[in-house]
This record gives sequence, C-alpha cells and structure tokens, in this order.
Amino acid sequence: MPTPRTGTPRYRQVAEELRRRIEAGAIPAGSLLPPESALSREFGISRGTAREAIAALRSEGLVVTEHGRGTYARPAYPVRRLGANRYGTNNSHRPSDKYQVDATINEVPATQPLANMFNVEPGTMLLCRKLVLSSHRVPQQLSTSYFILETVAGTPLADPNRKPVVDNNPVHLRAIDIVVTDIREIVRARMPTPKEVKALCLPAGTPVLTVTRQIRAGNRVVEVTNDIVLPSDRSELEYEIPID
Amino acid sequence: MPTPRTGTPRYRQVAEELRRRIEAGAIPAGSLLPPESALSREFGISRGTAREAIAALRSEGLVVTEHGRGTYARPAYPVRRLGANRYGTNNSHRPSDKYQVDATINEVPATQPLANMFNVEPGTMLLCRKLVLSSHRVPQQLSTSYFILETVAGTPLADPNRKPVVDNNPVHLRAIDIVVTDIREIVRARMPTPKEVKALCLPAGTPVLTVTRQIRAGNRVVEVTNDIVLPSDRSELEYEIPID
DNA sequence: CAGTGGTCTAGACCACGCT
DNA sequence: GCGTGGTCTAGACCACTGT
Repeated sequence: MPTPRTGTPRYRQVAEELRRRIEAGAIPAGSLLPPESALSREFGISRGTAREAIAALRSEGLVVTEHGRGTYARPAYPVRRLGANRYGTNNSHRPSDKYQVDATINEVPATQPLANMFNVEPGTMLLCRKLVLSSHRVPQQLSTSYFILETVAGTPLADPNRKPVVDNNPVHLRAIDIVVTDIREIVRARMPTPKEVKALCLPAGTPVLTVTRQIRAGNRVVEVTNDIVLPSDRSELEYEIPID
Repeated sequence: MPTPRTGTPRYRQVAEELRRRIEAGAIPAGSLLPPESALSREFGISRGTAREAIAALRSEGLVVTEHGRGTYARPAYPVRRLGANRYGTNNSHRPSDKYQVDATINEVPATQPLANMFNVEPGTMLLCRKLVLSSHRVPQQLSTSYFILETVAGTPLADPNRKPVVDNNPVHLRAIDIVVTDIREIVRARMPTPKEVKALCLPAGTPVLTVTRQIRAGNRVVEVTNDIVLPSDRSELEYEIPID
C-alpha cells in the first residue's frame, strides 16, 4: 500500500502544490514544469497520477502541454479587444490592414431559426459568408453571417473575390444604401468543438466566446451572424451602455 | 497486440462514436450513457481508455458525470439572459423577487489597479460588496463591487442588513442622488477556479463568463465591479448597440 | 448488496522535438 | 539517441448511489 488514502486524492494535492509554485513565481509564466517522470519521483506517485495532476491544471487553463517538449506555465497572450466603438463610422483603428481574411460565400435557403431571426419565411434565399480572420498567421476569429440574398445580390458584399472586407459592418452596408440603426449582440461562452480547436489553434482547456449578432436598419433585419467564435485566451469584448 | 494503432487514437474514435449517438438522438439529452464497463466490452478497450473517451466529451461540455450514478448526455439548462435593458429605470422584470441574495460588505483601501479604474489615489477607502445571487437554490452569479466609501457611507448601499438589493444598478444610485450616465463592460471567458466550481455548482468542463464593469456619472467613476462571474451553461449576455 | 464512477499502480510501446 | 508527452493495458481498491 504505497499510498495512504486520505481525504483528498493524491493527484489533486500534487496539482495544488504545482499551482502554488506557479502563483508564487517559483515556476514563472512561460517556463517548463518538471517532467512527468520527475513529478513521479518527487511525489512518490505513478506516472499516470502525475499526468492526472497536470490534466487538472490544464483544464483550468493554467498550463499548456506540448508533445515532446513539456508542460509550460501558461504565458499571458496579447489580448485583442473588440472595442465598444467597433461599429463606428470613423473607426480609426479599422483592422483591414492588420488582419488577413479568408472568406467563402455561398447561397442557402433560410432554415426555420434563421427565418425567425430575419422575420422572413423559411426557404427565402440567403447569402452566407464564412470568414476566418487571422493576425500574425494566428487565427483570431471565425464567423458565419447571413444576408437576405435579394438585398445584397450584385453588390460588392456578394462578390467572392472581394477579399479585403474584414467584417460586414455598418460601413459596408451603407455603401449599398442600407443605413444601419442598431445592432443586437448576445454573448455566450462554451468549450470549443474539436474543429474549432484546430481552426483557432486553441490550447486544451481554452473556452471560446461566441457572439450572435443581428444588424438592423429600422425594422428590417439586414444581417444575422450566427456565431462569431473567439478564442477566450486572446479576446475580450467591450460594450458601452448609455443610460437614458 | 489487441489494439491496432491506426492514426487516430482509440479513445478519440470511441468519443466520436458516442458524440454521434448523442447528436443523432440515440442517447437523448438527460439520459445515461453506457457505463464504462459496457464501453470497455463493446469497443474491446480497457476501462482506462473508456474513461478517457468520456473525459474528452466532458471537456467539451457534452456530458456530465455523477459519481455512483453514471454519465449523462448533458441536458439543456434553462438559460438566464442578462438583457440589454438590465440597467433601465423601468425594468419590468426586475429580478429582486425571483432571486435570493447573499451579501457581505467590508471596507478596504484601494489597490493600484482599482485606484486606476476609479481615478483616485491608491489607499483611498472603498466599500467592497461581495454578492452571491441564487435562483431555485442554485447559485447563478458571483460578483465583487467597489464604491468610493465617502460617496456611499451612511447610505442604504453601505448597510449590510439591506438584503433585498439584488444589484448595485443605476436605480439604487439614483436613490442616493447619483445620476448614472453610462456603463462600460468588458466581457471575457475562462475556466473557473476550483472555488468557483464549488460556489456555482459547475459541472466539470463548464467555462465561466466574466464581466468587468465601470459605472460612471459624468466624469466620475462611481462603481467598479471587478468580475461578475456567470456560469456559461446557464447564462448569456445581451447588448444593444445604437449606431450614430 | 450490486453497480456505478474515482483513484492508483506498474508496466509497455508510440510519436514528437531536440541535439 | 534521448527525453519528453501520448496512448493503452490489466488489475486493484475506494466511494457513492441505488435496491
């Protein structure tokens, strides 16, 4: 019986000890934790148990593991803030020049939930724009937007070759004579799907922020974005709420 | 050699198969997955590998495990939406009556980051309000708010026995002659700490949404809420953005 | 009590990153 | 090649939920 079974499991105790070392700075952000073999020796546990301890820290987002190299105390990523003024007309730091965009466009009939959000009948043809937005060769954002096909057909928004469009924001819509009056966003968080992990280069245990967006011009809904997906380790969303 | 090592690991294959069953409805939301022993037999893997498959699904938030009972396809929780009008004066669905509040109040000197957010000198005395907001005996929200002590001393906001205050919103401030002009919120997501897991009854693998909030009256910052913590499986945030 | 998941061991071989 | 983490096995005992 090499392990006295006290109340809290061994792997948790080890995880807590490692957490203390990280938070105390004994293991600085960006540096390597001891390898599993060393933990196994130091704490007198099997390698499997050492792995469980590290898995616990990983699921808290405190460390990231790289195959063949080791486990690092998680370095702080530079954060991209989606500012409250991101839809303004004189947005001085428009991202067009700093970001690379990969867009695919196609036409689809409206499903029931989409039809509801647009206030149209199911089956109405929509333009679907899928975007991948990258910065420094690291993907920063996925999004899928829909427009009523009739209102954008033949405009630059429907042109698959018009790469430099970063986001379908009010400025682009105004260019085709649609005056946006307000935008409604719903923010949620969840764990990513395996596909999103890959597409956004997410370290294990990193949640994503999702934004569902309605862009309205008066009573008309002109765009529905059914999930902008943002990596939570490098993104934050800012809102300004005016009080009547 | 009981296991041919093809490209994708065995536990991932099993996880994907289980995911298909859940998404196809073969394992309806809320019902039990096969026990580890059954998976072990069915797929010809060891119990440890079956556990890894389930852990993968758990980390995606697709299933929840209860000790001694089994692993369930995750039921959809009722979602609490923090609406765009949550700071309005004529907020018809004020939550006061539907929620229970547990508040602790104390006085602390401003740390450097707090002082920055208030535009005051470090050391200025602040009133600190920690809230736990519950509904149906399930915690729904944690928050820590700060006020400049001088501006709220002696007012109901500083009274620890004034339980029914659900949130320090503009209505309460107006009652003490502070007219809020705007609110700034920053939304992030991350994995919860073990304490938050406990306090919010979070199933493993559930991220939290956090909101950092500044409430301003003209140029003055009257309240800083340094992280409202919301369980992402039961919360969403709504914003309305007016376009100039 | 039986059946479930939770923890842990001791060992094996594979895949990756280095030097 | 060596050291790292990644996958997997077979077995053990514990802890919790049911009957």
